[in-house]
Amino acid sequence: MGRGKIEIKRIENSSNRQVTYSKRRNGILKKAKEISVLCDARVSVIIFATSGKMHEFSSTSLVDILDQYHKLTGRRLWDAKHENLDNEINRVKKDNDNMQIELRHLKGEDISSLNYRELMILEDGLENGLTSIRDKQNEFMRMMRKKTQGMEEEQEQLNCQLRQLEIASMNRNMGEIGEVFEQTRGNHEYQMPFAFRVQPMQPNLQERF
Amino acid sequence: MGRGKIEIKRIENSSNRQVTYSKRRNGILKKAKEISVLCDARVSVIIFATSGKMHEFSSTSLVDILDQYHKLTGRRLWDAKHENLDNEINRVKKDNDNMQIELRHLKGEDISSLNYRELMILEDGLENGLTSIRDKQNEFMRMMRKKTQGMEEEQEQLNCQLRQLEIASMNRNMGEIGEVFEQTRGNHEYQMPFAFRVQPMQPNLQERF
DNA sequence: ATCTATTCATAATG
DNA sequence: TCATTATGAATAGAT
Repeated sequence: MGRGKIEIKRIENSSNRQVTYSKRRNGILKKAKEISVLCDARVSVIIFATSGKMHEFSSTSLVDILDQYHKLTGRRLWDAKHENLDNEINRVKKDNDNMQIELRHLKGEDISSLNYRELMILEDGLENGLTSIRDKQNEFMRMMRKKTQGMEEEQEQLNCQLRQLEIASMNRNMGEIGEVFEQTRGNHEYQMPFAFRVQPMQPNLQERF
Repeated sequence: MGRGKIEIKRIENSSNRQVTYSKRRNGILKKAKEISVLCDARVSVIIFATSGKMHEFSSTSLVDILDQYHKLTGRRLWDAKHENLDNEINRVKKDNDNMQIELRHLKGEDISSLNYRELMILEDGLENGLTSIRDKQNEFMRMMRKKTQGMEEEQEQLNCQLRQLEIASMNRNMGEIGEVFEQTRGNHEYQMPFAFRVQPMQPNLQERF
């Protein structure tokens, strides 16, 4: 395609080579762009001239393309660190899968494949778990009961004090019966505490239940 | 270049797209080869079809080209990838930790930090698991009982046959009482089957228990 | 796949 | 390097 056919071999004339290079390079990059759009293909083209200058086209991130290349060919383009990371991921994912299976088994899911012996082991495990948890619950109960008891005692004390106050103030009123005029002099704001609102001593207790 | 001009946008007709893809792909790979020869350029072309199939051309080892790419651009192609892998590892490890905690809780371990509500949820989960597993075990039991029953019937039949054989042979012996001389002539190897060893009909049954 | 009418890329040239 | 142009190559659509 041009004024004459050319043989596909190194162009010896350096300036011709240079010109042809830039023309064809542009051609390839254009075609690469086109195929990626027309056929939504992922394309990566990297070209180095002998001079060392580089031109490239990537339809998507070059990293992604190389990643896909790596997956498909298995050919190693990555360094050792990469492989280590890959291995670690695989290892951790395997752990993950195993735990997931164990969890499902403990929840009674996917147990069709288990034999009787395995079911027994599972059952034992679950029973042990239940025992521990119920022990813990009982401990909670005991604690709560103790606290409630403490609160009741406190309340009892408060009630006692209240009654004593009432008695004291009644006595005072009886004694003041002859001093009515003094009473009118001031102290109107003073009011007899006939009722208390008892506050809980552990205001955050309910958060733990 | 073709029977008509086409607009550079995704070809919607899938079969046309497929055909155009393979034609243009070959075109690009050919051009890449040509420029590498004509202008001795280093070229790498990697193309993925949407199907995932890959085609490539590298004038020299792809690793070398990427190495040169790396030197020239200073862009570390791998760093981004490394970071992605690191992130994935962390994510998976976090999953792992959570599952480990859940497993330990289900086994009744490390439950000191749980509140009463959480303990109740755990308990419910364990009870559900136990229920499922015991259901499964009962199913096994029923299956086993059925098989055992089958075996007992078979054994009963065998016993029946045995008794009949005994009776038959006794009758034969009674009839032969007047032919003692004939008896001595031969048949010494014949022995009365007084005992059978009964083989289990499902020899692999015990493996499942 | 193969064919062919067209469009496109580009070698040669200025 | 840029523009022009003749020519061969690539390819879109049809078979």
